[in-house]
Amino acid sequence: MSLTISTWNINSVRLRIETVKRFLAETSPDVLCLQETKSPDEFFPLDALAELGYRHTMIRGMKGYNGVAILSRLPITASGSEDWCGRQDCRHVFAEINGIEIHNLYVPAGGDIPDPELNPKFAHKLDFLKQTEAWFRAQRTASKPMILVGDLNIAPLEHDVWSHKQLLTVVSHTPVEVDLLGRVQASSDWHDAVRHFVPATEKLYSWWSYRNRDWDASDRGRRLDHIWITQPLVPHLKAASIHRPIRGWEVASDHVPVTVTLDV
DNA sequence: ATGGTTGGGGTCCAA
Repeated sequence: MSLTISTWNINSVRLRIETVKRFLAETSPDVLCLQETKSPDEFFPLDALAELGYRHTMIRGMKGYNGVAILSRLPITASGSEDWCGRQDCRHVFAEINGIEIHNLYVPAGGDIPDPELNPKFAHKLDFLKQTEAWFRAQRTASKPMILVGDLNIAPLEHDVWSHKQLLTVVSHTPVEVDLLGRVQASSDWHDAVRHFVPATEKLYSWWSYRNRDWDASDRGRRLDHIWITQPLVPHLKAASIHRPIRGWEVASDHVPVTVTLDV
């Protein structure tokens, strides 16, 4: 049997619930992880998802900003969340499904100025990454079957951005962030499940700004959304994909879903 | 160097 998991920064789940339903109908992953749901839990459209078979949920939202959710067709046997940086800003949940612990993260975007002295949002982003790294080092072992997904708001590789040279000083691709993301990746010996199938020399994006006249033609994308797995799951990797055409759907998010399939 | 667009909540902030 196989396990398919998708991650998607939906940029308001209430505004885009029809888009979510279309994606689930077409792709039918076993688990969908969302970020930037922008919905308090009491207003989350759970009924529409239950109708499609996603009856097991772990959601954590707030008014207006952030918010993460795990929606599953398979039972959730354990769940929880962490508050890195102590802000209660709804950037992490986890759920155990089929004996695999799935972590869903929304890393702070970090503002515009890549200097923690001048920009508190960038300082928050760096602190969040440091605390995430420390948490996995202290609380989990790399031998545990785990999946980490989410909008990590960092494009680590040269070909995860449209122009490595031009983006070296742009928040999401600066060396200090990429270095810290590498430390998070080392914390549980995480393996990039998407680059597993796509050579590092090939351009690969999951996000295109709203601020381009024609996102498809200019193609100035970045790979901000990721799926990582721990080593015990690596031999079980079957496929990975980034759903680029969804960026062109009506009322599109600026991010598209990323999907990985494992045999379990 | 600048500005471009979108969402949410409310006449501006975050991305």
